[in-house]
Amino acid sequence: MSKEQPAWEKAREEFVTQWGSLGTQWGINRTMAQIHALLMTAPEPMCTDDVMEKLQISRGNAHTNLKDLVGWNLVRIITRKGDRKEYFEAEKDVWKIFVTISKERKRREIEPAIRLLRDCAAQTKGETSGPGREFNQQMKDLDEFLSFGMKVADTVITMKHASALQWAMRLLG
Amino acid sequence: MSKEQPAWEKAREEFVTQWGSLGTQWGINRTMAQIHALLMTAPEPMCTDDVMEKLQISRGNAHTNLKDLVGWNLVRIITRKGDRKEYFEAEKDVWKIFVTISKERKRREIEPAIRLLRDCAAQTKGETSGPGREFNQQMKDLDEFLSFGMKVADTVITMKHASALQWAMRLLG
DNA sequence: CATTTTTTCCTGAAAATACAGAACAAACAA
DNA sequence: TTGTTTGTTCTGTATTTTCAGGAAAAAATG
Repeated sequence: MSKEQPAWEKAREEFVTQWGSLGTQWGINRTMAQIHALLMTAPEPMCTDDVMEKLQISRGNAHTNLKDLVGWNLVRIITRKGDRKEYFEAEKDVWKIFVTISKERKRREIEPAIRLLRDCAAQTKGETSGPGREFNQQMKDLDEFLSFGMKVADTVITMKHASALQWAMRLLG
Repeated sequence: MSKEQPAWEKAREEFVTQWGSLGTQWGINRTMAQIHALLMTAPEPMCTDDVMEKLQISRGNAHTNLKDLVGWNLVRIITRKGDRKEYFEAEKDVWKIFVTISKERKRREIEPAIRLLRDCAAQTKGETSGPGREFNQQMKDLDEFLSFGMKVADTVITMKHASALQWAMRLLG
């Protein structure tokens, strides 16, 4: 492939490919995870062609996943004066990455679950005994737990990194 | 299909199918999520044939996913005297479910990521300036964040539910 | 306007995953 | 032993997801 690579690029390539594999294990598409890893470790914003070349993927694939990452707020678009291309830059601050991912997962994964639980609880509000009552209680328990957890999460992710750190230290100490 | 259904079974069926769909969104196989939902709302432990019939799935599929759930420690096997069948019962306590899932995800998803980050950091330990240095720092930042987060998580998941609740209330209040 | 560059969408192929159904194995009964 | 019940694994098929490559659209330039 490419000759004359700086030493750190070797490690970077391992990071990118391996992060991609890990991604698939947590339900994220491999290419998206790889692009994210690539951008997180990019000294400069990269354009679509850069990404295509580095990962050896098609334009369509690169484009879709870049835009998906933008949709996740993990990547932003940079435009340069006198250059019509779009460049992409990933958030590198770990705390901000954490907050962004938490918010998105809450919105996409937890809130629909809570809606379902509430719906099922409402449908069985009348049950006063037996299995129906237990079902209703189980729905309410799950709802309460998730809702409370979300409140806690909201509190944490609206904190500044330093405050969160301080708070966590107190828990550990 | 089945005639004469208790009212709550209607809600239960919605819960099971919808929980299955949600499952696929967070990277869990639909059948596994459905079986989990079914068992979480089962008044009695169920055997493989019960699950097959309720979900209209094959024996192989039911069996594999039941055993996977057992592997996740979310479901346990019950045997009854004078009955060779295995029955399956899901943990219903939300706090215990949370603790179990957290432990497994930590082991399967976070720890491999930390190993990768440390490896990549070690490979670039020598970099003292420029992009190499930044890459090394990024790996260390991510490692530090995840490792610290895991410590916090460990502390929380080894707490009793009541203690965790009290602690969370203090954060919110 | 036409031309070029860049972005977006679409189609079909390939790969990965999930699944049914059957084959197989083990445990027990008669 | 043989048959029966339950549990496990395997094989092929169907579904879903991912992706390349090209067409189409949009935007910028002259």
